[in-house]
Amino acid sequence: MSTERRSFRREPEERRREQLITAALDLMAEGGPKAATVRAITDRAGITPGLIRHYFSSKDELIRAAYRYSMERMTAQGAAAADAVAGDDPLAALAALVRSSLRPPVMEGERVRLWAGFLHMVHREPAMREIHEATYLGFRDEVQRRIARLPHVTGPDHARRLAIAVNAVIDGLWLEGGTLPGCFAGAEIEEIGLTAVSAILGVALPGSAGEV
Amino acid sequence: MSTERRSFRREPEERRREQLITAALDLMAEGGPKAATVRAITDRAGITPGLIRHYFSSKDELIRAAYRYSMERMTAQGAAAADAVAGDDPLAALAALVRSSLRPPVMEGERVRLWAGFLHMVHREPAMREIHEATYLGFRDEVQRRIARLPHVTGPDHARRLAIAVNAVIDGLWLEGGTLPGCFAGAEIEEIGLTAVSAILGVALPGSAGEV
DNA sequence: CCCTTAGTTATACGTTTGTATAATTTTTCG
DNA sequence: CGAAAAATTATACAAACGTATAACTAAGGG
Repeated sequence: MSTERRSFRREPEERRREQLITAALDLMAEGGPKAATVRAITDRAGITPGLIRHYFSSKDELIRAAYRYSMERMTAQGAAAADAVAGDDPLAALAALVRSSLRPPVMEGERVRLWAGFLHMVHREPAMREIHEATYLGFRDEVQRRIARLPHVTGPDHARRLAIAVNAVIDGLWLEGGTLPGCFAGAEIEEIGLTAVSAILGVALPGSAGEV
Repeated sequence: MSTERRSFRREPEERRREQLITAALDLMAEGGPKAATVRAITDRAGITPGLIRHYFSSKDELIRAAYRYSMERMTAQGAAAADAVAGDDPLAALAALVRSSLRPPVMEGERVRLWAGFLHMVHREPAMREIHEATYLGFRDEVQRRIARLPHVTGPDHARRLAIAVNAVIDGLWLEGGTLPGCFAGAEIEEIGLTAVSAILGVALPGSAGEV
């Protein structure tokens, strides 16, 4: 009983690479780094294990590409949220940034766990570390740029420290909201985020309560 | 050339379990979950691989015990920092809590990465999830209890939302300070933390700048 | 001092992992 | 339409993984 070879279709290189990357990211988000084995990845991508090394020189290189891909996607989504605000009111833009960071699809358990799963590789491999720092600093710079335009901010150093604090609240709420979804009601985290950022900046962001 | 058996000493059960647990935690902190193999753990603990199953029914159970151990240790350290404050001034206690959370040994890259490495297991296994939630809520409740004693806080719900925000700033700064140690100068993170918490609470914590 | 008990080592086993390579099929081009 | 080229499958392999078990050795009580 000679088992038949499975039929296949040739695909452009870029498409295959993306299939492999998204398969790896999905698996890592669902089951952690250990779930993203070569066989599981190629299974989900609809190909056979041997093909992985036709598009990436090793599994590690695929994982690196996947990390780069996921970070670029996240950055693009964040930037889009802020740019979507009509006009150039810095308060409205900051509020939009806070809101979009603290609700799906950004604030999601799988997203947080995916990020956490990469942390060790990020620390070890310089290439991934650079991506990590650039992404963090990129987001923070965007926050800082809008903060610098607020009337009562005294200078670049002041704006920088405000941005660090604002970024921290967002990150902390993102973390807690993502990992403990049952502990918060509805849009509670968004409201708390807006109110806390308002307090830190000493301004009233649209949508925040008068008091924290 | 018959190789000699290595000599050994019998040790009490508790000691062996602790050796295995700390070895596992060290390895996970340094190289991630994937570095904590049975052989690496027993090597570092100074014993041979077969012995691991004499003290734990499986490797997974050892990892669970290690997670419980690390969380209990962290909670105890945090509580000690706040209790060490003389008198019962809630502002001084909150400031001490913020400070101790934002400097070593709590704010350290290895600590953050260890925590991140556990995240997936925490999500999957109910027993670990309970520990995670209890630890988070335990810390937050302690923060909330001190906040509730501030004169201008209106009620339990107000205190709760303030505690969530304060906890988020601390977590966010802990994360960023731990993973990007080169991006911040000296005690900068501590100062930013104190000033941000002061702004959120609408009080002046000792050690914070007048403005954020 | 020997003998029992249990802690410890040594060895082995089946599985899974990442990778390498040969065989085969699809696509393309003359 | 046939042949060359390239993508894809199938198979194999060494290494490492968690685990099971047998052999040994340290410790304690008679």
